[in-house]
Amino acid sequence: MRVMSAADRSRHDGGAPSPPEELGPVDAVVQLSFAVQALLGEIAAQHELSITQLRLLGILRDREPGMLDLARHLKLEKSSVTGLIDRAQRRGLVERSTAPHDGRAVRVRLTPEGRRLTEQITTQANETLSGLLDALAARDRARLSALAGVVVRHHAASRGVDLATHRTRRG
Amino acid sequence: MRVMSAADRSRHDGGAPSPPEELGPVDAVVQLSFAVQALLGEIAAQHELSITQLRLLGILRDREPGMLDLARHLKLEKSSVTGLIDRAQRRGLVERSTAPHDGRAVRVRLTPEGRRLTEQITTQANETLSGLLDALAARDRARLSALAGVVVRHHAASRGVDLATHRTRRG
DNA sequence: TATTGTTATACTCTATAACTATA
DNA sequence: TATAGTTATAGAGTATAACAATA
Repeated sequence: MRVMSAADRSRHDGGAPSPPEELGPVDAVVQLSFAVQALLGEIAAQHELSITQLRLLGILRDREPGMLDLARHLKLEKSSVTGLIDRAQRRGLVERSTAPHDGRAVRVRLTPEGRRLTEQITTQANETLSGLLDALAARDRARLSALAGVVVRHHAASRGVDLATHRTRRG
Repeated sequence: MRVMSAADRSRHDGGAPSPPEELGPVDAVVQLSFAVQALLGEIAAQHELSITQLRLLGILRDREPGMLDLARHLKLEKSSVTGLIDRAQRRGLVERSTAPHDGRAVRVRLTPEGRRLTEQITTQANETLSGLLDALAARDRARLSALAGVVVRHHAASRGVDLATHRTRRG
């Protein structure tokens, strides 16, 4: 893997990272993940957002979750979500509304401005990441995606048992 | 992609994320990158490190860079690196030494303790991520890695022109 | 003057613990 | 009592701007 990799050991001057030449099975995937995250981070930064805020917008695209729902999705403490929503709200991207039949609960949703930004970023991210995959011929791109999909689904299935529970009935 | 994905639109209750079922070409790769990052983040957290600290250790494994070198590697401002090294040093993982022929410069290197931790985490990360890829048969795993490697190398080559410059002579 | 690094300052992000309000 | 959420507090991580020391 890139972080802890045996590759990329060029010189001792601490110079710039060198283009890796041969990667172990794990390394390549890890490096790819860093490349993807870096690109997403750049896109987010262009809009003065963090990757967490990006994920938040993605979640809110078709949901109006409560704070605890968001904490589950984002794997954050609820108090962290409070701050996250505070800042997004201050920027006019989301709003809190009180839930219908529960005086304690809150619902979070995109504002029109938040929705515009979300759509814009979605488009931009798809373009940028398609560009990344342009290194491959169409057939290989499809293979990569298919294999990545298998890994992701397998991972979700093995981790998401409790999550799947929610889904089992009328999923 | 997962962050901004059209997949994962289950219900409106903001429930747990559902295992994605069909992914666009980009989505699968993005989701895989989030899965990898999450696993790395968990490993880092077990040792009370951030992913940035993990990357730092990886860089120091076979280098003794200066602060500006580290800033370039990590794509951080030099002042951010000062803080990063301060904290790592406070924990006994790295040490600063003065460079031989330049009174301004500093060299950062792992302490013995830092090196032990680095090796331990390297092993652990390789095991964990191998586990992730165990969803695939050996042949498919090799295919995934090869394709990921192509994308990564292509990306490094297209971005790393200035970096490669350092490398061109006596690389 | 240019380069290397640190300091001062401010903000985001995150967690833990204690709290409020409602159920 | 239990649940949904916020507040208080603290620390990591990051950036910008100003600074010190050396080249």
